[in-house]
Amino acid sequence: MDHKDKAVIFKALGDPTRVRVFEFLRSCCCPVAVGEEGEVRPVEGPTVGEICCSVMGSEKISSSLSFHLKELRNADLITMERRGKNMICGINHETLAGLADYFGKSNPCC
Amino acid sequence: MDHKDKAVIFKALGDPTRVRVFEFLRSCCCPVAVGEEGEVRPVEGPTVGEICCSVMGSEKISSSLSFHLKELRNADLITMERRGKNMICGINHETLAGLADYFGKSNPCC
DNA sequence: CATACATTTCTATAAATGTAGAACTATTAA
DNA sequence: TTAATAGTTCTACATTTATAGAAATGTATG
Repeated sequence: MDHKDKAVIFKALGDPTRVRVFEFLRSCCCPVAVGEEGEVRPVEGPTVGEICCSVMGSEKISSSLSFHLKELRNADLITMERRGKNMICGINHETLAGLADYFGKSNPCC
Repeated sequence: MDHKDKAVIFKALGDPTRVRVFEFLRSCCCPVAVGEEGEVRPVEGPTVGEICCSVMGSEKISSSLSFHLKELRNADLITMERRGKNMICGINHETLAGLADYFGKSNPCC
């Protein structure tokens, strides 16, 4: 990953709305649910509409949110896949781990 | 630190030139030197001119580099202090640690 | 098929960003 | 004090970005 790719990721997080979307997704994409049989399964992420309500506080999905989601997806920070009429969003944990490394482990000393 | 402050930090890293400056500083601000008496002391960071040579490959300091350094400093990612005619640059390790946390530990599960 | 629903793409626009060069400031040296 | 060096700030300009609304797309439903 070169400097330009890294810049794309950071630029994607370089907007307050996108930080809020990112943190919202991170907060609700991790927990696992326990089913009736006691089995553990990942909770399905929110739809674009749900993100819109929670983050933008609006019922109506704006083209603006679509734009921000595209930036985040383009940076591989989030995932999106169609489920019927909706798009289900999630966090890309691999990219997150890469960023933790970038600021943590990859720091030669200190 | 609210969403806007975080966005300022990420936006500061959201440019390829600034990523290169940041990584250059990180690579040369951490090592410690061993003095004649065997004492360990931090190596002094590079001047703006030295960053210019290494990162921009130019002898002449550009206003552009000044601008980028201001962005990084504004985000508390780097430090600068005058030493005679020069400005000595360094990395803000606290901010780095905060970012490692942000992507690592603060992630509730997974 | 027609209609509603969820979301994206297109178009226009205002604001922010990055770059270059000139002028300016601070510090040292002659 | 004058000149040189190291950097910053100012000004102008082209590019990019964020937002809003309208039109288009894909999917389910009557």
